[in-house]
Amino acid sequence: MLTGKGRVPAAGSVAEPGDTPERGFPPTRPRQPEAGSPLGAPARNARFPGLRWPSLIVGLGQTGSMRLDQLDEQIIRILTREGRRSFAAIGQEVGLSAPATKRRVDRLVAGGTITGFAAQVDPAAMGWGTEAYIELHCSGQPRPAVLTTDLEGIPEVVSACTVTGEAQALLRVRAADVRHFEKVLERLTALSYVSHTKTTLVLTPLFERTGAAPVG
Amino acid sequence: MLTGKGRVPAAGSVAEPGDTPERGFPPTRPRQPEAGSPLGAPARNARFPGLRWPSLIVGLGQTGSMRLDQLDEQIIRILTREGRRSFAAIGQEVGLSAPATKRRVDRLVAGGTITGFAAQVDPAAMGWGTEAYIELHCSGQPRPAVLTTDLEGIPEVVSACTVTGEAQALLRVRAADVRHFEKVLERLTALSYVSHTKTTLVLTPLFERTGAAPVG
DNA sequence: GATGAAACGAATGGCTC
DNA sequence: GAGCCATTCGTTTCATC
Repeated sequence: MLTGKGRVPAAGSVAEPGDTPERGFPPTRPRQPEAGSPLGAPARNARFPGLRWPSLIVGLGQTGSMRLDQLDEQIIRILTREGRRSFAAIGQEVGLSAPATKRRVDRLVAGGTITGFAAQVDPAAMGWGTEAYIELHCSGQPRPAVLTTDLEGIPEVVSACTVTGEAQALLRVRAADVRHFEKVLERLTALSYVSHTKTTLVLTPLFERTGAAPVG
Repeated sequence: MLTGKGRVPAAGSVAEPGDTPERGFPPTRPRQPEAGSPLGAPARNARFPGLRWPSLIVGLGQTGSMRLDQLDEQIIRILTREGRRSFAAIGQEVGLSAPATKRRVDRLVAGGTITGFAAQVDPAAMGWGTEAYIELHCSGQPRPAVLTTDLEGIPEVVSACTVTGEAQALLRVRAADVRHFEKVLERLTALSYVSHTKTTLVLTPLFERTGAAPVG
């Protein structure tokens, strides 16, 4: 299913009509600005200006450093939008055999560049009517590890990060309705280090880009 | 690959150790609170209190109304964390044959509940060093459609929504570095209806939950 | 709707270059 | 690293209940 190139048009290809090469997959590094764009970005790798290939050198990932060449980036771009596409179909597009493509994907997964594969779900269809961002104002500076543990325990908290500014953390929360949302707020303010919160309700979700949503 | 049940432990199973049934997949509707949880939620479907099966009735999705039963929810929960898992393996877990599982997934995709499948990428490994939330303060109230068009044209804008409060929109932005980020800011303030912006820089991303990230 | 059988195609491991 | 080949396994269709 969803594996053949054009068999099931549904899955990953859902949001594709009209895609420009850039859309839906923010550039790995500052790229050439589109024609007429005010966003003038460095032409090449900012860290290794003379470098063309590999275009990216990173020292992250679980198993150590990881080089990404253009084929890797192409593969990632495809998988980012069509996570269930077959290796044969991916390989055909990037000019690789299916086994070679698989080996690269395996390497990307093992190296931590690809952190997983996930189905994207329409929150409204799942019964999530209420979405909000919550600023957590804390007494003192709670350790990130503590925040992670506490907040991950609240399933309605979809994402969380520590931030600059007056608040210590910014949370994204999904709830079924306002009443449900209020319960989440109560649970957050019950945390010992939380002095108060500030909620910004989402009115209209405009869009959400895949390929830039890390897990964990 | 990643299709067999335990063949490639990498992909979707990356973030699974210690998973509780609830973790990583916010409840479809308010569920029974965990033991000792202050989050007391309605026991059943809030909209159809007496209803047990189907547990959810929604009037959304592209092709019309969509019923989700418990098997659907189970399948979605699995695909949300292991987007490349095979139908055979999913079916085995939920007690369905592979063809039956595939039909359900196809129906969920066609109905808009599942909006797509995507690889999750580590932003740091992709060269994204800088992440921020940007409040867009506008003169007047720009129409959501206009905002969507304008903001989708900026690849660094990962997600956007209109919100309550003083700002009109809240954006999540990823950039390679601060210099790159500044270019994005310039591009945003160049929009005719934007009067000013307020940036909140992300210090430490704590976690990001899959299964609640809609596309489009 | 689910099941079971069968044909097809994809994934994967070994081998060679 | 890549491609090729062979095997295993998943997908998909069709007939059937």
